[in-house]
Amino acid sequence: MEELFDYFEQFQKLSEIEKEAIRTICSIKKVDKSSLIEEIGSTSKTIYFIKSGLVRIYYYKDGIEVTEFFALSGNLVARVQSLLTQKPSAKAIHMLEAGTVIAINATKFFKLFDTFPTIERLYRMMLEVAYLEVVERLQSIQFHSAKERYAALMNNHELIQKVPLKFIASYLGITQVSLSRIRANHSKTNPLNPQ
Amino acid sequence: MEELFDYFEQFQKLSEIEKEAIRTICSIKKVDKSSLIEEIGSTSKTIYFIKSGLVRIYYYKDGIEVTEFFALSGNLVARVQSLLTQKPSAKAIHMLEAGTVIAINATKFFKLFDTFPTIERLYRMMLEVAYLEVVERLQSIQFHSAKERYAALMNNHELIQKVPLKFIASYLGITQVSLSRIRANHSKTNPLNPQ
DNA sequence: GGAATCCTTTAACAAATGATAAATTATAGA
DNA sequence: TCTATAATTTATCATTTGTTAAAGGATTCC
Repeated sequence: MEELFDYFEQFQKLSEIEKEAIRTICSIKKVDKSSLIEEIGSTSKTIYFIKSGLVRIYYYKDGIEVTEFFALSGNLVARVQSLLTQKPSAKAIHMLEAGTVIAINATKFFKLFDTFPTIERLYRMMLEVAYLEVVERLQSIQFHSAKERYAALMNNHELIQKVPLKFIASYLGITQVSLSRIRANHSKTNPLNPQ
Repeated sequence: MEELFDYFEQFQKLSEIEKEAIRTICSIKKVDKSSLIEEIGSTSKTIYFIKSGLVRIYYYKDGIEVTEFFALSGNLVARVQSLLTQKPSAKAIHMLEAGTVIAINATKFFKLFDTFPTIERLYRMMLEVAYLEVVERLQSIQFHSAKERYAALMNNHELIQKVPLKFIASYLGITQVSLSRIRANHSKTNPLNPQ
């Protein structure tokens, strides 16, 4: 659990009482490679912290699988839309690598806000950062070419090395064929970059 | 000020004391058509509620003006990235139509959180909705063609009627020429729609 | 180790969008 | 109202990305 609190305390210092309140609504789970920790159609009631492993969120658009999000270990992942609206989610959370997650009961977590304003503040601050990240990504996708987006993602070495290309393509908003073409061109002009 | 509280109370009921605390950090401003209520380069310290008028946020990408956001009367507008990071903003807030805005001192507003957890909750809930809206927009831009995005925007009649097309093009992530082409095609197949 | 399956690349062509320039239409000010 | 300016459309060509199909590599599982 300590990794989770280290993560939280990047945003907001917590008292021992607050930490204990959070501990009681968490459980630790081992998850196999390729398993789904949340399935399409269910309503989300959980926020996950990735202790180890690699995760993606995906959904289907016109019958084609689309990867929306990746999370490396040391980060949170949740199907936020479903969590906030309490409607069934069109998305699934998929383990790309086996690992361990901390499952936070979101319903109970939200209830803690009434007793511990500091926990609501923590959540608020994480939400602010998440908001800024989506705005960044929106701008990247709206005003950069696929080639530029791929070049930017190349800087995230861990992701590029661990994630199959077919998942990266839809994350970048392009087809797999198009990504292959970009990579072929890219390594012509940048022979030192990974193939 | 009452419109502002009506807006807030869609999210969170406020006590008279809380409202009074908010009133003391607000001021009402009349703004001319075409004026900038916030200029590029300044650091944002204000959240605006549009009592009347029409507003956009824009910035420059590679020397080309890009419209990021429109706000109709009855909504909030802020340069959120600058507000949250307290760094100078690359964006400006531009009145497309004359009107009246309520300027909320954001620094003081954030300070109210320590005294009034309800106000922090109000802010948190507005942030949640804003987050969901950006995620929606990201998906729309990532997985719909320019034609589809234009068709969707057509349903927002007020915006389409009041906003010059040159501002709409970059909002949709396309050039003005491309928007013209889409419109020409669109009215061929939909002769009843506005030209 | 071999067969089956999955992942990635390549090729050829189609469709969408960008860039530039010019023509047309609308708007605002004198 | 007339003129200057701004906004929008149209035309042409270049570039990017999508679509489909096939081939080549890699991986998994028996």
